[in-house]
Amino acid sequence: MAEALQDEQNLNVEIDPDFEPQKRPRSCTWPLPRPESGASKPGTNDTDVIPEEEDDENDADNGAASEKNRAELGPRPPHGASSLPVEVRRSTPSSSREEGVEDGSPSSSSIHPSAAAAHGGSASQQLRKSSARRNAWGNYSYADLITQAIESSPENRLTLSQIYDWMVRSVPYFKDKGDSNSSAGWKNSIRHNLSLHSRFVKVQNEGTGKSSWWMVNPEGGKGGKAPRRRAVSMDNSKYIKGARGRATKKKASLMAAAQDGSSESSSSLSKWTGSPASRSSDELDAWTDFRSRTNSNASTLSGRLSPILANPELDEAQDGGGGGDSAPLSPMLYSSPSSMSSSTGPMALPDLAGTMNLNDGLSDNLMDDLLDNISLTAAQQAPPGEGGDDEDEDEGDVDVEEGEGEGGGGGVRGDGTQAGSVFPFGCPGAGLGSPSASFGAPSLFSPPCITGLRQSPMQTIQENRQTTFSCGPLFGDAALQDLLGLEAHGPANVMLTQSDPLMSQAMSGALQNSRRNALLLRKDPPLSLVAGLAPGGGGVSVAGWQAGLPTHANGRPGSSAAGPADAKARLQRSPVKSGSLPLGAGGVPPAPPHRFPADLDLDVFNGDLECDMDAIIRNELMDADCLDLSFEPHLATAQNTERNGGGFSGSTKTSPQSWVPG
DNA sequence: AATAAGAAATCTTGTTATAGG
DNA sequence: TTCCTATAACAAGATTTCTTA
Repeated sequence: MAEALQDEQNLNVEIDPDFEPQKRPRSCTWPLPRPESGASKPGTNDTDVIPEEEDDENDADNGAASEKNRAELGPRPPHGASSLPVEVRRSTPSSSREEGVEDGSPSSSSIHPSAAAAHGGSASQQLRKSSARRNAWGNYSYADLITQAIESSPENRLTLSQIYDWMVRSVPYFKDKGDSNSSAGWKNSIRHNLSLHSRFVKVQNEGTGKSSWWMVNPEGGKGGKAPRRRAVSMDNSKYIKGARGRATKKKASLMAAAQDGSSESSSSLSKWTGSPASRSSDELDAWTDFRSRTNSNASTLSGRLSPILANPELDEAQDGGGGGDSAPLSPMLYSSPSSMSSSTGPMALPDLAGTMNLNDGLSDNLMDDLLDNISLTAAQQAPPGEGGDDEDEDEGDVDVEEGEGEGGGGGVRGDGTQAGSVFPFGCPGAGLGSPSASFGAPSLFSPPCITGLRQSPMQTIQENRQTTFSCGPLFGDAALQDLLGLEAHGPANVMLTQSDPLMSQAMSGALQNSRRNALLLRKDPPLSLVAGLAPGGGGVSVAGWQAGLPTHANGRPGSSAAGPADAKARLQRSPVKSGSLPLGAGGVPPAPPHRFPADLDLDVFNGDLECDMDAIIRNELMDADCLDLSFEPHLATAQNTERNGGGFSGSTKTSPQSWVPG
């Protein structure tokens, strides 16, 4: 314990200026994603690090210590820095802490404003400040730690295993408890907290067939614990599960078939892509069910996210073929990060799960982007699109985790740019072969349904979807996307769409925290775009698209990588695009949701289109003067910086730093 | 002996419930 | 009373391993 306490102290706790100490204790600024750490992502991160310090607010000592720690932290070496910086703010007043963060504890709420907000700001949350309880590791509660872990990730989402890793890495107390023997207890508690607290949203990440992503529910968490969402999760899980099983199993088969199956995949994709509406009633039902369930809880969020869900299938496809195939399995949940591509696919999927999936599809970056976008959106509503940057980052992250598995997807990502920019789309496409299908783009189209979904409370997750949805509606956007570069766009789009409500929420939290610098950069551009374009909701979506575009433009001029998929998409779309572009300018793109088909068709494409894509994009972009590409520079900058920086990590890392109010 | 398919065992993930501070 | 932690149990899926044909 003593150690733990020390550790806690170690954690840096800072008080955010932003927050009102009193109200919110805000306890912590979590370490945002620390760049280095890359940590952010567990896997990736190395980061991590933990914070060894924890601080307790209460304890004066601690406080002092904490401050010291911070100071130290800064300097701290690698992880030290890392250490997750959890900066907790000590809110003095009891009031402050949102959740239970006890003072020291970083309750989630405390963590960031955003987080807090997310959590619910729980003001109610109780900030408990007092030193009351500290846990062996410090004042932070499990929920707080989890929140930190999640927020520390660039993407703001982590898988369970990643959370475990983070704990081990970042929290001294758990460092030596990582072994299976000793970890059972606290891991169980972690799981318990994730499931129990509304503050945490589970996003399916089927792509890999692996565990779901866990995100902080911007809205949710309010009170710390919120009732749980179980139902939701459960439901989702079901769907998801099914997907998983399928995915994995199918993978092989699919893989094999995949190549052939590309067509299939497309078909499957088409399903998903199809807006919910397009989907079978069953699917729809599922959605609804999820929603309803989700709504109940944070977990619901998951539903939201799902938009992106990775489709297991997609994932599989990706995985398998990476390129090849995509045999679409069924549902497209968002594919895992890698899947980004899948994400595209997922897009289509309306699945509730989709909500969940979103993350995946989005990939970490996406998520971040989304968040950013959202925030932007929220502010403006017009969603700025950004996507690119974050995406990149995200992907990076994603890659970390899943990257390998994805393989094919990885390929996509490998581009980095792609991944980054588009994520889902690009990647998928690229990866999968049929990624095009993946394109969530299609999904984008589906919007209508989506929209409805979004509205659901859990939006967080929805964000992803929204993207999807919004996109759908956006179609125009789609066109834009096409123009831009589907790939990147796709994601971007997603992001954008997502931004909506959820986004806003998330944004607040996420933005503040995570995105940080990079995001900032990105955001600006998008915003501008948005402003220009945005016509209402569509506008937003548009913005998103635009954002996406820029990304492409910036990121990839040639983004050949994305190329294949994109190219395909573009090719198909291009026609549309041309039309769409105007729309974009005009504001609402007439895009018929139905375009999906086209998108779907994309699958058919094989990857030659790339060249065309670029050209098209360029041309279109040019045409689309309306859009402010201006952002590009920004984006470019951001992206470049990030990328150059070593990719995501670089960006992410930096951002965190910037973040640190320090 | 090599391969594939199926079953079993095990692990992981996620949810729920209960007890206690 | 509320929130949290801790622990246990259960369910389901995923993965690995073993067995069999």
